[in-house]
Amino acid sequence: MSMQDAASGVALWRQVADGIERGIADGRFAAGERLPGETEIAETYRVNRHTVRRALATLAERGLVRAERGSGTYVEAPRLAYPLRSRTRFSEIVGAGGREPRGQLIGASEEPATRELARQLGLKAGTPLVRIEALRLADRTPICIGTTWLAAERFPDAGRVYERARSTTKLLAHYGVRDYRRASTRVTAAIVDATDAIRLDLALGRPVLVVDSTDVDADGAPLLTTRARFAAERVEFLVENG
Amino acid sequence: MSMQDAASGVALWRQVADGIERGIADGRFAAGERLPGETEIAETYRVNRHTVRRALATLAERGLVRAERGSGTYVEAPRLAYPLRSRTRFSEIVGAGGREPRGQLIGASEEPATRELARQLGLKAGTPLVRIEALRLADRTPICIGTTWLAAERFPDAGRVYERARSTTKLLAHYGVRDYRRASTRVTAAIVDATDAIRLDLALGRPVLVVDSTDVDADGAPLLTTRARFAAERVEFLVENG
DNA sequence: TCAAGTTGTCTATGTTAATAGACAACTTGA
DNA sequence: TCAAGTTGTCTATTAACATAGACAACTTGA
Repeated sequence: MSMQDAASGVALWRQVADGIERGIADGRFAAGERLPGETEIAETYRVNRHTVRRALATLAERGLVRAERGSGTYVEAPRLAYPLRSRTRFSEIVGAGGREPRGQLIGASEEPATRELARQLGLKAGTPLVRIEALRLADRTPICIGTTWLAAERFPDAGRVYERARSTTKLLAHYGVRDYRRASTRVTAAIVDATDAIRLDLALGRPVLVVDSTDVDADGAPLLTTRARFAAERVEFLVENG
Repeated sequence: MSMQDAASGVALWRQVADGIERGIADGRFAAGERLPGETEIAETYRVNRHTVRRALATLAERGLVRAERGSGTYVEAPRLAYPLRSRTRFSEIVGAGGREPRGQLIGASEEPATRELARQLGLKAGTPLVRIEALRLADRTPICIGTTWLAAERFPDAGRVYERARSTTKLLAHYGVRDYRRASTRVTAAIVDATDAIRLDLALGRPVLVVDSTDVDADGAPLLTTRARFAAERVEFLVENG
């Protein structure tokens, strides 16, 4: 780093890469379009051309752009529209975008409910819960990692069931839950942590949307609560206003 | 950087600082509590004590923690609950949290509507718009920066009006709009850009929640559209599910 | 009072980030 | 065909990051 870097702890090449990525995300650089030349980018960011090259190299590695020698660097990507409503189903949302939804079990375990989890599920603290960690993809692109907690008594062996079903909707159906809906949703953002970064195929330091939600059955009784981390650069939440 | 840094473009001290901040944000370190010692933190992050010291120094500078020589380092902070519903008023939300809402005009200008803005406001592309850039605070803490567009014909001089009113609700009231509601809300996250970072008093590389919203009057006619950037570490959105 | 544990400060050294300049290899349009 | 503009690769130098070790200054509880 140097000069104009106000000791941010973020390398210049990374700032440039983020800037270009933002440009792609918000449409200033459309898919298929040619980016400005390396020299021009270097000028706009007031940075050395080598620094720009490093930024572009990381974007190319992540498949966001593609460099063509002698010609220029071209854009590759879009973003998944993800409505947050009462009826929220990952598979339906992804399917609606013409993409293939997939779920992949990372791990399942049993653990007692903390005070917070118990409150959300309407149980007593210490009640045994099943904790399921799952990765969700659209085609082959990782979208989010969700940690889900369910009461172990009502949903015994939920981990193994999810492994086969690969879908929350199907998991619940297996236990006779025909319908369910979103009771509460909290959204904030954070920086991806190291393990999530690997599974989401996300560079360290990228933002994630953190969604805490609780689903209830038709009678309003809590079924499960989830903390999901979405790769911010791949989704856009749509909030429905009633 | 070195060793365990997988060329992330984010300095180790910054990663440690983010980790601790996350710990504070999600309650692992409660306000007033003492953090683990510098040596212990260094061990958990597998990093030199000097690197931890740098991380703590930046957190201290931002007022998140306070170091006491010979004793330890202590936590200072909380987070604003921000409901996203049909009736969304910054002033009411902040006031409900027992804090003083403030608005501060950054700048106002006129510009023609892009296709996208025109669509959201139900106007023709090229229609003159007033663009207002404003910073919103709770007590003295910057919460978000919002860029708002309104039709120049219906809201002439809106910039100057906002400057005096310091509130969107009051601005609309000035033009005879008694009631309005949120018609659409889209949420995603990004990394703060350099200019926003300064105004939000946010370190470079921190995440922001980006909210695109459109407000309509009682008859459903679009009044204004806004793109707001919230300091993610200072707010938590609550999504109401109807 | 004192020992153990804490933050604060100093020196030293190797690694990575960023700049600078030059030129090769290639594409495109005049 | 050729000139202008592009990406790719090399060498060299300076600033920032990170590690290592030692010790001072201070707080706390036994």
